[in-house]
Amino acid sequence: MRYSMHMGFHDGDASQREAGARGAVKGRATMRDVAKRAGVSLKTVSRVVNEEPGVSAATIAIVTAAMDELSFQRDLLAGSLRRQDRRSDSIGLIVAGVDNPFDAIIHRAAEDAAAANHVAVFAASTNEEIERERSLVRAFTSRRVDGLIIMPCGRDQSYLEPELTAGTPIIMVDRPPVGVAADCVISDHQNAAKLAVEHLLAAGHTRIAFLGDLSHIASLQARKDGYLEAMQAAGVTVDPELMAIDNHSENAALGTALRMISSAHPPTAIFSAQNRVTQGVVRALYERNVHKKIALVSFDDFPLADMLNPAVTVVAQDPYTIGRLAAERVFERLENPKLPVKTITVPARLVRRGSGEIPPPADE
Amino acid sequence: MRYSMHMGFHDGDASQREAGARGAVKGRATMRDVAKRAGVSLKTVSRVVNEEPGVSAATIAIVTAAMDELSFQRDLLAGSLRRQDRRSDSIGLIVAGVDNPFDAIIHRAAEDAAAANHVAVFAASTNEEIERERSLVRAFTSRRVDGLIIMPCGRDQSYLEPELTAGTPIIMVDRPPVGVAADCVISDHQNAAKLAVEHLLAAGHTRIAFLGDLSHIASLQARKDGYLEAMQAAGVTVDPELMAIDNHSENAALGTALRMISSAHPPTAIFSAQNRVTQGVVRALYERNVHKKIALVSFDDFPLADMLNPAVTVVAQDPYTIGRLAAERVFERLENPKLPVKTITVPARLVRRGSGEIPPPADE
DNA sequence: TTGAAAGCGCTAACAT
DNA sequence: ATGTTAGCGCTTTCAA
Repeated sequence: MRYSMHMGFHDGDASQREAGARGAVKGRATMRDVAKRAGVSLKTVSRVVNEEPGVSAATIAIVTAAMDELSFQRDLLAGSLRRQDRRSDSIGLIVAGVDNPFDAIIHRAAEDAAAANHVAVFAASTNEEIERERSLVRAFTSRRVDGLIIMPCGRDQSYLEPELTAGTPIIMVDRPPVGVAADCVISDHQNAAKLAVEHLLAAGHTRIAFLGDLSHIASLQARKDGYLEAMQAAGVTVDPELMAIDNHSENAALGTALRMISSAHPPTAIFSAQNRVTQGVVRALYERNVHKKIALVSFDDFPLADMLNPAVTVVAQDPYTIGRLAAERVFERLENPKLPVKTITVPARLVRRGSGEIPPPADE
Repeated sequence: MRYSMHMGFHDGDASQREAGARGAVKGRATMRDVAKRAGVSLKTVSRVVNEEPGVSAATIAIVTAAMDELSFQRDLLAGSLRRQDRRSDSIGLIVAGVDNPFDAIIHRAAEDAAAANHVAVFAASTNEEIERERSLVRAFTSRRVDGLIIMPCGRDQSYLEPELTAGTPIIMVDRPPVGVAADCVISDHQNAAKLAVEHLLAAGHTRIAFLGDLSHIASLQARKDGYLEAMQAAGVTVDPELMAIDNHSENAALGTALRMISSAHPPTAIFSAQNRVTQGVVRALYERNVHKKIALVSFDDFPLADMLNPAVTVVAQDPYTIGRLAAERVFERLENPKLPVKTITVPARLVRRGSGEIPPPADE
């Protein structure tokens, strides 16, 4: 019923005639429509809408009434086209997956910071696909977002150079950019990973497995380096059998962990370098009933980690702070485009919960 | 360094002079810039950009080269302003919290469906605040989104009438709209809740507690109705002490559950009507060490529910399908605005995992 | 205090 | 195969 009623405006002959005269049978009222109805000029309506000074109270009342009658809503897109600063009052957020809890918290933080600036957030997922990262950047910049927050998955972000030159603030999160100088908000992956592995080493473990996700992600490399650094510093030789990367899914990690656990020389501890990977490892440990025998430390916290048995010891990052700082940096850079490029490190901390405190077997 | 280089274009005298002539020291190349550089008309550039037929291969090559040299990127916002259909190729998604796992999966599904249509997604969170819901709708419609997917939190969505009249497709998810006729994609909350409670009743429970989140959310009401219906049908009188709604956070639910468990007449089973509430209940059960004594069924699945001890029996909804169908409905309605309003029900199913199969104590 | 005219970057309609 | 003109809904500039 509603959809067959094609007159876009509320009742009232005048507005219907106007709409008809413009050939439109449906659509939204414009400032011109409001101006005509209120008997004032377009510019006066603009002044009222933008709350500019120099309009008499009486005129404001007339214009406001006309706006209400026509359900007028200003078109921000059209406005930004002509506006001096050309701001669209929108930013783009590109993460690995908007449904990953870590990414989702970054998203929420960015949204909160953006909302405080009357800015809307486009959000999208790369799915860790390099081509998708590029096409999402194109999709957002061609919509003239005022800034971009990117969790880069590719090996090279030099393709962003023209955007940077055009003045679009671009802030990387969670992973440093490669091939381009851009702001970055990030955990200290390498040191945090080192911390985790040192914790296991201190308990006497030497057969510490490393399970990572995709090798082309910079943060995974940093976490691996932290693992290797800690092992080397402790004088422990790394068994290549205990290093497995490119676990592209929870299921892949599950399979890898099962294989390691069942091998001739299983690890006595596992360092899992990503939240999805951890969930696969946890499943494997339970499936083989060794969850109380093999130690586990996870990079990245996850919901209910503390309710498992044993509760999972993690290196907890602070995604909300990461997202907030990234968004705030966008707005800072919008204010002052000449700011020097900066990397902001957000602390991660070891949260001891039990799984990381399981000692190695006595007969080792 | 890069930011002090104000010439918007790549090097090359011509383009710099052009930019200077237009008074711009910074910014992006426009079709006019490309046309000038390629020595063709604006319209020809437009034809190349839009891959319209009727341009010679030689001209295409010249124009393409000019575009590359100027790092031209078409402005979709400006284009949509003049285009016949006035599409912005964007949609808005409004959920309770983009960082809630359920909402995040809906988001991901909507994004996937939108991407297939070259449409970008604005996403935002109401935080269950009614005023925020309205202001987000305004924020998105004033950016001329082509459609809106809303998880309504208010008691009344009649304020959407002008948007509907203007022809914007609006699809509700998870909760039916109130006060307005709009498409809706939803689980059958009442029957699914009834199913859960019947499951507990069948095991012999009669003291079944109901813990819900915010009472002004329509789906919570439906879940409560399902609970009451099942209890009544079984001839079981509901103890008002065992019904607690308005648990606005995980912590609130934790407190409520602790109180019930410690009361003179504790429940033998708990039906928790929302995922965040469930997590509070789980913590309470563990804290009082009754997680193997008091049965629990949760409305809504959550990550690792199957790894807890006992694993949590849930009524699992299908948020990905909900989000996908909602987005698809937006595009259907964009194709054919006269479609009748429709409610799509997505099945939810009981997943038995252990916590819901704990029998009542023998001495009851 | 108010208004007229120009124009943002693009697409549409109509030339040539 | 290519170009010209108008105009989307707004902001800006300048005038009254």
